[in-house]
Amino acid sequence: MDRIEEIFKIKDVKPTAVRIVVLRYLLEQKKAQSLKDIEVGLDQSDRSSIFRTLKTFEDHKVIHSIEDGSGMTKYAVCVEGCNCDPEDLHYHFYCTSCEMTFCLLDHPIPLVNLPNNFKMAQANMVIKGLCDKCNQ
Amino acid sequence: MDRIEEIFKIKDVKPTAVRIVVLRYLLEQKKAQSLKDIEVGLDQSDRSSIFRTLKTFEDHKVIHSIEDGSGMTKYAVCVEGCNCDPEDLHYHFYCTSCEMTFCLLDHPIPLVNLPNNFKMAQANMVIKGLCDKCNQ
DNA sequence: AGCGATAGTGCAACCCGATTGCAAAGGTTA
DNA sequence: TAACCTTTGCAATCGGGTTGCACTATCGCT
Repeated sequence: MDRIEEIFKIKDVKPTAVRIVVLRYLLEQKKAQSLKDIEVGLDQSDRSSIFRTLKTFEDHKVIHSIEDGSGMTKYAVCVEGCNCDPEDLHYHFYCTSCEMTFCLLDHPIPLVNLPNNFKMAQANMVIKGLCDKCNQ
Repeated sequence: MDRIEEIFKIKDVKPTAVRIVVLRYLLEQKKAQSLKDIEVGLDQSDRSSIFRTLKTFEDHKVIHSIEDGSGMTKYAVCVEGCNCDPEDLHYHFYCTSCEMTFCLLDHPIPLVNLPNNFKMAQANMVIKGLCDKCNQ
């Protein structure tokens, strides 16, 4: 059983044509992908089908969504054991000049203790400014 | 000289009709306001005029913008001595159920040391999940 | 004050990512 | 096979943000 089938089984998602190609595509990428990225990467597959697939994946914790300051939600496959907890996440730096996003991998997100009975589902930490190339 | 005139003078912004009402409105609010909030609060003033006013204010550091997870950029008047530095900011909690935003005031944003020559301009730290009322 | 230049305003239109309605296609179950 | 539910593709819509353009107010100079 290959990785994709396995994921669908574990996360209780019915494998369909669109779901298989979207998941395969996401697994191949090094960076989180936007809806548009996926649409283009899959050679103009239907946007709304991909969109709904992503929602399904998110509901079943196959992927998690990230807001990295670019204005477009990005998606990445959850790594094994990922509970989409803050420990699994990291800061992003968004350059407002060249519009590139950088993962600040060596800066884990600190634990924030929330008020009583608040429940964290995800965390998006974005720093905006100028990257080294644009900051001349 | 009242507070509004003073701010315009210090921040080098020409006081105009729209700018005066927008700044007065923002000063009256306890929470950061979205473009829509302001439009409605000012009884349907023209959106694009308000929009451009906000951009002008931002350029002149009269206000700073905040992304709090709601999907709408919000604006708040800079407090005296605010350099829009991360020290002046705080985490936000966005409840995905009731769509309310909470300021986590007692959690200052930690200093993140960026890669060489990167320059921070703003930081938006958003935690999403369920607030105490929705987490039953 | 008068006049040309510059800046600000209001309206309408547009952009673009996200989302939805709906009908056709595909799968499942009895 | 027939009835049913799910998924898919297309087109349309939504909504926040942004821009083009003409009109108006303000400024700087004489």
